[in-house]
Amino acid sequence: MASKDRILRLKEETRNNILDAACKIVKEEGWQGLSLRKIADAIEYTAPIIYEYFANKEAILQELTKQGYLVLNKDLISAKQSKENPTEQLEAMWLAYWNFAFENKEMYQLMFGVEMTTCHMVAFPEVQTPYDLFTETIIEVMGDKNADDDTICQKYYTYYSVVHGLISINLVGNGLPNDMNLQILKDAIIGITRSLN
Amino acid sequence: MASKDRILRLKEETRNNILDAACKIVKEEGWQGLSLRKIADAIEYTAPIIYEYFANKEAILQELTKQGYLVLNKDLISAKQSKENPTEQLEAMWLAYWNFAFENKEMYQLMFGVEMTTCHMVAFPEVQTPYDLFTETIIEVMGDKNADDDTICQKYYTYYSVVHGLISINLVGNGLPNDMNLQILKDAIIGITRSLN
DNA sequence: AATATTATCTAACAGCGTTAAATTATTTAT
DNA sequence: ATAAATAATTTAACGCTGTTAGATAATATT
Repeated sequence: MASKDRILRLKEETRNNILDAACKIVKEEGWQGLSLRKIADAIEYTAPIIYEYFANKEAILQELTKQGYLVLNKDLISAKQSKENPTEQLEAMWLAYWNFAFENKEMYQLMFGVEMTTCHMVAFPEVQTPYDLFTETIIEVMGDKNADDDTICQKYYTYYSVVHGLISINLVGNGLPNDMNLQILKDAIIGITRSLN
Repeated sequence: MASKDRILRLKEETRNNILDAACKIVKEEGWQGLSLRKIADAIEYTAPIIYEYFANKEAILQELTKQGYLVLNKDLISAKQSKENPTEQLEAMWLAYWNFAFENKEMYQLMFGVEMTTCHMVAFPEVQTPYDLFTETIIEVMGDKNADDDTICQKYYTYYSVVHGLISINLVGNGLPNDMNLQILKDAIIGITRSLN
């Protein structure tokens, strides 16, 4: 029966409404301001109805985290595709990572534990993707040098540390002047990239 | 009267008991597990008594943050004093910073907003000290080259980003293998230091 | 139209930070 | 030493949180 489908569609819609409402509240009031009752209010239901769609609050955060990774991974892929040269690809990807963080500050906080508790329950596959994309490109930059996995991994975390660190510093405090940020970011990336060859 | 002093001493002791109890609870259950009622329980009082010693919970966190900075600053100073050469001093200081983070994980989280909301209310002077200590040493490493403040600041944040980033990554997730951590850390520090001359 | 199923809500629980008022303990003054 | 004043501490409550169970309303099935 088609009515089944319609109902399923409605349920799916409500589920999305919950996630959207959560996003909106967080953007307006931060993670501290998010509560199930506020979400319920926004979607014009009472709080317990949320448990028909999510096991608990944590499950909502997990779903939002997943969505965050989907956007980030998309951004990283299109950044890579925007360049030909692997070195330029790598730089573009880290810049895309940087931009994602500031265009989606709250998401970034949730995904990476900046001023906010992450939900590292069941790690879903999307979490692995940035690592795969970056290390893949790092290998390309290094060329035919048959570097072992440990070296690749180490190089990745060197990039990751400085980029994530700089992002965190900006998200937590008042932030640095914008030009200084970009200078540090690009200098660091160039420096690490140089160490790849 | 001497009894006044005794009472003042007792009040001071209770204040410290509150802070100590908070530390103990956090070490055992994490920041999520900390509550005023648990603190009160630990010091064998009821919850409202805490408001005789602190304006609110945030004030307790602020005091703990301050204490954290006092320890960190002491560590940084004694690290600097342990070496003669400015370059070695700088390396020893960042290593001390690193060690502080892992010997006082919860404190570090509170002070720098890793998986935990910081209390950046009224910035107290101790927060500035690490910056002063590091930049001072950076200037010494750079020698007579009359570098402007912006350059010094930028170099500091380059160090800071990679060290804080790597610490954050370790505190949030499962953490990297220990030898890889130290290799990344030391390589990064050496790399940035080389860029100073 | 009566029954079964689903959707939704109301009410409640235990915990949280916080406040005001009542109570107990201690100090001061007579 | 007793009464009054002050200080220390507790009890009770408020509004908030996530969450659960049970009652009610709406819909679907027979």
